Amino acid sequence: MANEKVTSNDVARLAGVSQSAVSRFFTPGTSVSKRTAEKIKAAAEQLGYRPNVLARSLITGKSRIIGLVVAYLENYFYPDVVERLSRSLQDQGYHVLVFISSLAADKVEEITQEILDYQVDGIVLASANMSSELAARCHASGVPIVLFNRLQDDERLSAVTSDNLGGGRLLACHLIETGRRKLAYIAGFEGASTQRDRERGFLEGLAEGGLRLFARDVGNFRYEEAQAAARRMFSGTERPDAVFVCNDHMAFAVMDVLRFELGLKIPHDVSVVGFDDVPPARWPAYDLTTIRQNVDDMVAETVNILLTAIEERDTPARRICLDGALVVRGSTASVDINS
Amino acid sequence: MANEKVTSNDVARLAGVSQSAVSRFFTPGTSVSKRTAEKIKAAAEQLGYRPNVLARSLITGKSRIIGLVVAYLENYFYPDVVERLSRSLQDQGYHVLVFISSLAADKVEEITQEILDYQVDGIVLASANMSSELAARCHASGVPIVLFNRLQDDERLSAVTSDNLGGGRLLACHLIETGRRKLAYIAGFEGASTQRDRERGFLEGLAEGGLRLFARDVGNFRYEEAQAAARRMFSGTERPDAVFVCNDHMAFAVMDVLRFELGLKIPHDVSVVGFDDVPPARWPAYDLTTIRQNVDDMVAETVNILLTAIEERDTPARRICLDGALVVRGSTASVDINS
DNA sequence: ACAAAAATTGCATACGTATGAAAGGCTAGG
DNA sequence: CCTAGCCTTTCATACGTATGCAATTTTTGT
Repeated sequence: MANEKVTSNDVARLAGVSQSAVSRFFTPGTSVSKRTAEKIKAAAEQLGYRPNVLARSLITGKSRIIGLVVAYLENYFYPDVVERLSRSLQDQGYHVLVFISSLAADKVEEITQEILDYQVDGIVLASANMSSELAARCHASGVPIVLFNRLQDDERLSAVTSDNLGGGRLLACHLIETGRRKLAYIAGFEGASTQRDRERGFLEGLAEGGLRLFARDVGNFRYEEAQAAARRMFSGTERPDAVFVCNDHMAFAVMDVLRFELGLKIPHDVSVVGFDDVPPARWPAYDLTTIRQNVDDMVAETVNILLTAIEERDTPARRICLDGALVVRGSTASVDINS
Repeated sequence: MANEKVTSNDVARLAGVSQSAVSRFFTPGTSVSKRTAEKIKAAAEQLGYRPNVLARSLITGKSRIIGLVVAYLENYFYPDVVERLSRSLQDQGYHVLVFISSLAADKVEEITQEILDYQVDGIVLASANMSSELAARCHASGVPIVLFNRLQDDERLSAVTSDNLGGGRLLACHLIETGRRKLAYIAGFEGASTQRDRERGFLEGLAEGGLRLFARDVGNFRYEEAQAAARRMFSGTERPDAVFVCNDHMAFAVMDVLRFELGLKIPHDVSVVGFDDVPPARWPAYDLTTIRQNVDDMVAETVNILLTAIEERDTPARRICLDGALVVRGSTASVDINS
């Protein structure tokens, strides 16, 4: 009801000190005498005063806001990222401003402008493509950027990823070791670096085993499109005996089609592997063999890069690539089942 | 590299006009002559100028930031909410600042303080409890609040919910109609209004059908705890023949235990129903009968309440309760299976 | 107890923008 | 051609805080 914005001046007046004293009291790293500190504390509590972050940011040049660009939260991987990233930044006194972008690249440009309008101290780009030109612009504005779970050619951009190449290779080896020979791949969105690298690693693994890719289709990271891809891929007479689906989210769709539409047994008739290790992957209904992305470490590295870049400018860009572990579950055959 | 913050003054100088002119050009609803508008536009583009939202908010008193408090994103329902809410607000020129809260109520207090520090124009509380005292404080600070998917006794708080009572009742009726008699319930977090109302509705539905609750346990909205509850509930010799799990997320856990640990057939041996209709509910692996919460409408109402309250203060609190539809799927038996 | 050094405090200004009031420029009506 | 009225523009100030500088107080060492 009563909309009394209480300012540092009000507190100062009540406490009988100057406004600067109040400001100093609330600014970490500055000193005030014990006596005035107590007077200010009492006055502030009485009035319910808290410093205005926005006004503060105007003068310090730091907003303590991190912009997060995400394209879609449909895939369980990203909510998890949002939660952990947000928690981690909160602990450091920062907060996350969310920007949902379309997959279209032109929208990303518009959105990045909006982000900069908010004077964010840093930007995390997850699941969004960014033109080099735009990257340059952000770089010029002095705002540190971290690409999360994707790579860009631009050397000036920091990035945190899992070892998608190695992961893809691990999966190929695992499938071959368990006796599979007709290996197929269902791709994500072709523009994504994760898609590209996972596929490349998979193909390398195949080549090392002396195999060629048996079939390929595209699911664009969407459940429904992955279903369609699975239908196409398994409708013929010559079926793959194993399929790597570019992420878990799509793998669930593929498994559902194989089991409930085509009546195939997993892993007896066909092995399925995914990537990410989102929570449903370990739920018994799916029990999916996959590569675990270490979200905790990825987030920690992201926060680390951002905060150091914020504190001392002109930090060189860093590229962090974290290992992912193969998690073997029931969706891939052990050898004896195969015999 | 070059960190040139370009201000309205820079633009004014280049365009040969006053700073106020530049400000007016960028403030919708104000008028500038065509001639100067063009000069300003050219200068602004040349310098890459964009108004500083934070500085603007200092003087207008509007930050165009909405604080969103969420406890956990584990349940698919909330990522969906975050995405739609964020999109919807973005379209209106607002943006979402995320605050992850623990389930503990004391943390919510701390977090709400932090929110207010950012001078948000409004707050959406999803999956978080808020003390009345705290609610009063927010109310006093003049910041409109909407409780999303929960209710509070405090009359001054606006809230948007589904008809949890009616939904619970619908489910009871559905289970009874399909021939089930030993109906059980697995509860969410006891402090949540959704939990309370869904259970109450369910019990009312039972009573109307002349039945009493057969068994009850608690899952606290968590996958693992719901698993444990299911194990306890179905370990005895006298088993329920149907169970309503307070939300879909927990229902998946229950289904997984019933099928893969206890070897029960759904719906032949036991029917399972949930609440929310999150995406996996319609995936064939679960194919869960549930109550659909209309997230789109809930979000639309939330945004509507917020924006009207922001525009004209002293808007009375509103409570919106939206109908949820029963979505019948394969996890409940049709009569003939039962015979 | 006194001077010097250190710590604290207040004053004034700046951050980047919006906006009321005043001044200037233009149009139109007689 | 003059003046009343309207549209533009500028001037000045305010938003709430942080901070360099100078003034003042306290502490320290001898």
